[in-house]
Amino acid sequence: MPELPEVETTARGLRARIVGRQIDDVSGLDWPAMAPNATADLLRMALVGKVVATVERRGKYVIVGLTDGVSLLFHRKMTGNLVVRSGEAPVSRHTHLTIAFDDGSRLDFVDPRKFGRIYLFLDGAARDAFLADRLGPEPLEIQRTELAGLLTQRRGRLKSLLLDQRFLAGIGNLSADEILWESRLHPERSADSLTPREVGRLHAAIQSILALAIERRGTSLNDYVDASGEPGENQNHLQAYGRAGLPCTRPGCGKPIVRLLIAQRGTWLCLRCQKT
DNA sequence: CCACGATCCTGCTAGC
DNA sequence: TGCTAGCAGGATCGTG
Repeated sequence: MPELPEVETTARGLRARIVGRQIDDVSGLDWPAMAPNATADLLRMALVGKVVATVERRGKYVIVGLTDGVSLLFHRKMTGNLVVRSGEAPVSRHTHLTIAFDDGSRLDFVDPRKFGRIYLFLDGAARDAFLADRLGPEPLEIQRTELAGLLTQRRGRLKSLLLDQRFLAGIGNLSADEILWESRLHPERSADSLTPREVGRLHAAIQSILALAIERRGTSLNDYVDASGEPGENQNHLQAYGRAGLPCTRPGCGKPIVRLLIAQRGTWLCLRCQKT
């Protein structure tokens, strides 16, 4: 499932491959619900002839910035992928949008589950308002004191809070479990109960878990591949997520990781290292 | 403010 | 082996 590290890896890959390309054609939108604020015709009219100026990430959104202030946002939810292919490559199953470029390459939005979403914005202000409405600070940019301040204003459980995109943008179920394991905090701890020392551990874990996952080009457990169609390697470094029954790797521990249902999400943790 | 349940989808898996 | 039921999960919305 694409979370911040996967989206960041994809954005970097896209930046290297499509910035400067002019859009020749937009086609293949076969599921109208995927484009809540546009239609196939609207996308074609707005995008054909535009040149890709920037590719950015905000939270779990990929933002393709085009000439004349137009931008295209992608949210991949669980199973979506953005892959650049050569024009001759066959269009794979579950491709729901294809953007053809002037150099013969194309960008495919592939999503078996059709949860992914595509948004078109004709000006930067509308796009920024859309994002500001949904997303809190970037977890890799937030300072420890700022995080501490936000935490004292909340009484919810840490797991719910980390999954709340308005609290911090980009953390998903996998990152949340890894961050909580790394910081030795129980997912059901209430946010305003953390000591300054614990806030420090949480802040450090947010930074290190996400930065390392980006270095490893994301986690490929199921569907995720990068902009070139290549898997990441962070799946080989997980300490909690998906490891039910396997021993906790913290030196001197070794207690089996358990899976609980917390905030309606599968949650993996070590009950010895992460006390309530 | 916070929790919970339903919704959207399809591929995979567990169980018969 | 073949079938089916049920689960997974990000974001959003409605309800308590």
